[in-house]
Amino acid sequence: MNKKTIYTLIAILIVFGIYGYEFFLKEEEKAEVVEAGKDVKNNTNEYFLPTSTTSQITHHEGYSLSYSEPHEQAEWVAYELKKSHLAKTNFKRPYFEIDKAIKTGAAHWRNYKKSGYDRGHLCPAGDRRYSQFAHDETFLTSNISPQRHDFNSGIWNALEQKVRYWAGKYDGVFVVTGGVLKHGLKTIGEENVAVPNEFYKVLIDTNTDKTKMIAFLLPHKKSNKPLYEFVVSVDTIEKLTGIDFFHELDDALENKLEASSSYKAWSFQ
DNA sequence: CTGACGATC
DNA sequence: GATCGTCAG
Repeated sequence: MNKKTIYTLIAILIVFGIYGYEFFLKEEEKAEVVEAGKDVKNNTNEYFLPTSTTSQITHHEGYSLSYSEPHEQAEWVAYELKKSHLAKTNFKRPYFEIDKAIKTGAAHWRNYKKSGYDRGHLCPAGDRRYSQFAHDETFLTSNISPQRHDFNSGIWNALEQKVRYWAGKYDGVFVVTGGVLKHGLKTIGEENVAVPNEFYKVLIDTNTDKTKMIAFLLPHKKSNKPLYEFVVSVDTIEKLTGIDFFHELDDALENKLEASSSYKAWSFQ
């Protein structure tokens, strides 16, 4: 056996060794890694995660969130809605489950029972229909806020459908959404889940030629007004919530885009 | 699409 | 408690 043959054999052993180790990692530790949130970038896009005012960011496969224990709900839920996520599958709605990843304990769905309020999704089930797992994962109590039914099924639903329309038109959007949480809100249930007076949604699109943003601030009530009447600047949402959105962007670009309340770059069809 | 709720085992 | 069917915005 000459030197060349030996080197070749060693190279083959190294390659197979690495592959075998990778394979072992994927099979044995993938679930754990996902659980720890280290794989979140593959599933959402951690580049765009906002800051947390509560220091309790949790990553799921289909979305990330920042949980506010005093309000027993998320202050924001963030996820990427890719064009490829848009699907027409119709999964059966599962039961809501307490999110065990929330260390301080997420609210029980019983708080909403006969409260007069919907369990309103923040990351909509309709945005996660590309797989049964992703769909069912939206039914965690860390992903819901108390919403009036005429709001949830009305203008909020219309906005969620508009987001899906934009995800298709602009090859995906990144979404951050939640209720405006503050002291003194009305609460429901034994755990005192706060009922927000406003809900917001902030979008960024980096998939088309020019990065663009749009933000909505909706009063928590039924409305028949057109959606564009609720457009505000991202700065407005930041001042209201204390959350810093898209802070990883170049400062000049971030400042310019977040100060704008123009919606001319977004098609309202 | 977004949901609640009563009947049933 | 889990499932199924019905109903409503």
